[in-house]
Amino acid sequence: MSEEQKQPEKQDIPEVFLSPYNPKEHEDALYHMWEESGYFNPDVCIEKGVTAPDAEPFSMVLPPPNVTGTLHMGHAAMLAVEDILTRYNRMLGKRTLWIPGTDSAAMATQSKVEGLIYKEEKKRRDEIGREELLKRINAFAEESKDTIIGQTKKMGSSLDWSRYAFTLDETRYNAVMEAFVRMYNDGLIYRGARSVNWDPAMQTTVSDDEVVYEEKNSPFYYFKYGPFTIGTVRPETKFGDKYVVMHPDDKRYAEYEHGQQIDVEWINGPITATIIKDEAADPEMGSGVMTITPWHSAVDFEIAQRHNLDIEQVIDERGCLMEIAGEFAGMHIKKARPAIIEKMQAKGLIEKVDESYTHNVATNERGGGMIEPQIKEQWFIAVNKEFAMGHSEVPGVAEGDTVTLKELMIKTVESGGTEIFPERFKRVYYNWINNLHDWCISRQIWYGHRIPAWFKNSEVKVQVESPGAGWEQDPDTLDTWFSSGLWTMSTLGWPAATDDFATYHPTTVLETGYDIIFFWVARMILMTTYLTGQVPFKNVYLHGLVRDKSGKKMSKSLGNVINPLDMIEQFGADATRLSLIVGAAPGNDMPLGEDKVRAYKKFANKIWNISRFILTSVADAEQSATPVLSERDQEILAGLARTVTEVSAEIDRFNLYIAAEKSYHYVWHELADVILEESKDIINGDDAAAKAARQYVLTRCLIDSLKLLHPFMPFITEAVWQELPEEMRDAEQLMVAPWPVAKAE
RNA sequence: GCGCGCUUAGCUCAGUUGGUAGAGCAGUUCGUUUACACCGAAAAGGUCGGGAGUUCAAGUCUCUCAGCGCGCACCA
Repeated sequence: MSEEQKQPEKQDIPEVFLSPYNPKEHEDALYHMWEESGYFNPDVCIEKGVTAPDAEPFSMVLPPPNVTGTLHMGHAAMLAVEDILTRYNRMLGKRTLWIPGTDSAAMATQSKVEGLIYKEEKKRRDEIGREELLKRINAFAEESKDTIIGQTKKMGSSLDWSRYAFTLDETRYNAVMEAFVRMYNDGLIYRGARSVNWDPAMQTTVSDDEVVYEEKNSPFYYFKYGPFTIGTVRPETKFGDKYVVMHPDDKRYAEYEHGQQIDVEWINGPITATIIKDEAADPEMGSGVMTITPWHSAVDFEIAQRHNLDIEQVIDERGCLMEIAGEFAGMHIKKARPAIIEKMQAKGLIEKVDESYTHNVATNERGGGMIEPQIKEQWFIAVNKEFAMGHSEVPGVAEGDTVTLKELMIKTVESGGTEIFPERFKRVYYNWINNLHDWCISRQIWYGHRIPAWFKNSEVKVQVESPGAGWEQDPDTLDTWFSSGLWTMSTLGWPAATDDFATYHPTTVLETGYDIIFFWVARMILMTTYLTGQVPFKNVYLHGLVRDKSGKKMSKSLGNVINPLDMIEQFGADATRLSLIVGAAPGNDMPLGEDKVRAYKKFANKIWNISRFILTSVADAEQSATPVLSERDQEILAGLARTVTEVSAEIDRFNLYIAAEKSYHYVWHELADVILEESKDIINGDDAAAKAARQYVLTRCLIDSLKLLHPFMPFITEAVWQELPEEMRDAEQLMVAPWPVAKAE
């Protein structure tokens, strides 16, 4: 076959189709086109007439990535899922809003920047000063933010950038202040001395959820304590132990009475110990006797409170021993431990040492060190305090009902006001709430929202502006999750009564990873139901974690991290997205290997070639009235309609993995392998009527397949759409084209 | 300790209300120069972790055993 023979046919279709699909040539330009059009913004869609002004709203917030770093595969998966939901609903004609933002992640960010500064300048927090440190953190956050936004766009995310929000910007600041002051005035925020998780390295408190336990092997010491034997891994806390606790029913110690005093020889000499009978002592454990250190243990603190015992601090905020330690005072606990053991050994107070003891050491997940419980004056949210519910749209809760925040959180889900998918996470959610203690919300770091509380001598005032001369603002800042808890509201302008809030709140769905159900989902429900009487979202869709090919967690130390940008660079954003969707059942972790991404790149190319083939085949079609369809033609259209119906139903049920697979299967193994193959004879045949009919059918198949695939693979489908002849398209951009209507011929 | 999940083809996983198993990748055989080798066709491959029960019928429901993973709590 000669070159001349090929030429005429080729001219009928856009030249762009003549080489394999290359994502790099199209993606950035297409994203630019979408962004320029303004269609990410529902207001523009209404203005330009692609969305009805009174259409049903669909709204969702982007779980704001932390400004500490760059996007990873988990983010990419999240973006893929959310963009699919967004694009699908937009094509359905809904007023669709997906709001972008970033999170200050105060503790993690400050920790990171402090680390960088120390590395370069050997300077600590106090040497830099509050103002200067904040300046540096802000600069870091700003840069990180730009990186994240750039990466988010690479994924094709159809976010309305005109509504971009940052947790520390002015609107969000107003929301935080409003929430804090209101909760304080309603008695749901209080200041009190409690046992809190103190991080001596970061010099701040940490919430219960941010404490992670690491298993460690440490020697376990058995000490002589008068007539008793007590065990501990932490001898350095034991100086002030003057209460010895045993179970009231423990027969071994029946001879001792509650409140009885005995003299014992202890680390720094003789002391008088008091016997306490309390059920917290487990007779099965060791000798069944323990001494307590209430200042440095939440459990011991509770025992001490029950019996009204003295409480003494042993370790200071920096992790050094205090006066009570006598000759060891001023030593850091790490150095003190061996010295103490040496002395105990010399005094003959050590009975035995178990070297194979493993226990869990509490550490700060956000880049800090080992946790030392301390009693500290902090701000708390009272989760068990009853109050009268204000205005309420939460099902099952009426205005004026007496509730606690815990009950509100439970009822919101129980009543179906918020649905959780997959359902099994409801139980996880209830479980967590039932174990919930008052939430410590103050942090001793500088980055974040400063607490609107003012002190003058012993007086306290809670208000945003300074009450006047002589008043000092609380130097502490709020837990990041306090502001995150307001996110669905604050991104829509709350506390101002905005049109956005009226239209888009409650949001339709919250899509996020199951790992932050406690941190975030529960807290949004708490804050939003209390503050507005609305649920924050009607649905929660929880996705799993992206793991490596063999199911291991991706981590730098294992070297198995796959960078989403690398995947986009090699295989395109569409292939990357699809690889993160197919096989990812809601709430299940998903393994990902490069092979999978590569496989979907082939699919992108397949779409490209299907488009080329159909466009070539229909190039000489006449724009006549609807042709007479054969039985087979009708069957093809019915199959197409069935696929549309099924895929739509699966997306509605959040079964994106099934929807994606069905679309994929239809396009490749039905449209391409069967329909296109059998059409070759008809298109090249002599029966003009049959040919016209098949041309009509193929056009329909192409248009609807592109629409069907668009939410999943927005770039390639839009690229093809832009090459279609004008008369074939029913919208300027596929992004805002109407979702196919399933209709039988 | 409490709770949740997983165990299905060599690998990674699907399998909606119970009707004797599917996909992708890998592998086998064959084919293919005009939509696409980033292709097509065909074949192969599983007693659905073990055991018991309910049922006409169980991967699917119940109980039980085993292994793996995760969350929470405890940790003197």
